[in-house]
Amino acid sequence: MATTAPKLEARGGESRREALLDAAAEMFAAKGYDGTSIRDIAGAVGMLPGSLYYHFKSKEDLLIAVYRKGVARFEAAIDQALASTGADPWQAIEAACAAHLSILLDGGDYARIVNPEFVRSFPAEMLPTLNAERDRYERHFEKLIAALPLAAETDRWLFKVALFGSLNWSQTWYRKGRYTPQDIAAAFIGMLRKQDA
Amino acid sequence: MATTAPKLEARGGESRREALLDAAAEMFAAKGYDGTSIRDIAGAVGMLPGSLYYHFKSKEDLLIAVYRKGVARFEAAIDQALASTGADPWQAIEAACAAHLSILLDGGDYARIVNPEFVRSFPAEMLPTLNAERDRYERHFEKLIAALPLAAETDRWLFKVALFGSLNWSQTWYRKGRYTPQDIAAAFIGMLRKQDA
DNA sequence: GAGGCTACCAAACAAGTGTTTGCTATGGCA
DNA sequence: TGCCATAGCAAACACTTGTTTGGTAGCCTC
Repeated sequence: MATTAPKLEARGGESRREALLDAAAEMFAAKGYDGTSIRDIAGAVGMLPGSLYYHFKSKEDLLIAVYRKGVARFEAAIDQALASTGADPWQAIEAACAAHLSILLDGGDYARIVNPEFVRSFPAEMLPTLNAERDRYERHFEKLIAALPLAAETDRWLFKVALFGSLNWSQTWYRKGRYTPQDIAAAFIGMLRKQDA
Repeated sequence: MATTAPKLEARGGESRREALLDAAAEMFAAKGYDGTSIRDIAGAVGMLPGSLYYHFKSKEDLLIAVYRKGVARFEAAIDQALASTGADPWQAIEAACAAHLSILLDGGDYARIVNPEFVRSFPAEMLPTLNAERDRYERHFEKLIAALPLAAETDRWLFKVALFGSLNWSQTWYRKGRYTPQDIAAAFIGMLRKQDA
């Protein structure tokens, strides 16, 4: 009965925009950007196609919003993982990998949008915008790798892309049950960690 | 002046079909399956859209033909690489990886189609057909990995997906010049090869 | 030189696309 | 009570899509 309550969302409000984002993420992940129509997305939340344009000014605009939310999830997960990790660099990167995998594999539909190979199907003119978001995220890993006591001849750039490849590829084969994200992270880091280091 | 020459391809013949395949591979790789129209492909070889249906009975049919050709290139490359390699299992898998990368990175547009993350954008009903082709190819690598003297605790399945991930991810970052496929293969295998094995 | 096959053109079809426009019911605020 | 922003409906617009259909020039064979 509070009279000062911000009474927005009477019949919809901000939550409707969120519902559209969720529906878009789900359908983009399932059928791709081109394979999903404005009518599909609007219909999923019981809305007519034209009404969606009250919340987003274009289909691309909607995609960018979904993508941003996806990247934000990854960043939040790794921030949290690193906050509760000791100083050992191998332990730190394993924790970061586990966090990355847990979002990638069990993080819902938003996470699937962020995959660069997925992004390739988007309109070309928006690639710079999207890639900038992702590059910033990858820099977290570059820092972690810089701190590793690797053999002198190891190329740290190739180390990074090798690790990232292994991690992101897991989207291709992962099925719930057999391995946990932690299992996979531990195994991958274990393989890359020379016994004598 | 040979009178017995197989005079096909007078105005087109089999070479026209091949030209369509090339154009389709190029445009699928560049703009995706949905992003490429029949009109684009036909136009690229100076043909009207309807005429394409003389050579292929549908757009999906065309895609399958391109995909098959892509897989065949990978198989031919690794067959050849393994034929000229000694018995050392590490050397063998490094050669296979280098062959895989050379096709993936410098093998033209056909190779890009084979990427599973790319395939995800295709019509769902054709995935079984395409995946069967690819699984057969991956089995070559499983055999090579089975022969490796890995540490007892190493999960060879995870080893395979880690390696495949690193290899295929290179499509995302590779630019001509800095590294050769052989460089990358050697570096990746070097990282995965424990010093004491 | 008549028939038939190859390879293609020309034109349309039905369906689906992203987007725009004009309008309207609802609730909060002065 | 009147006003105004919110949130959405209803209907269309202009365009692109994969595909089909009927026709036809050129070559090969008999």
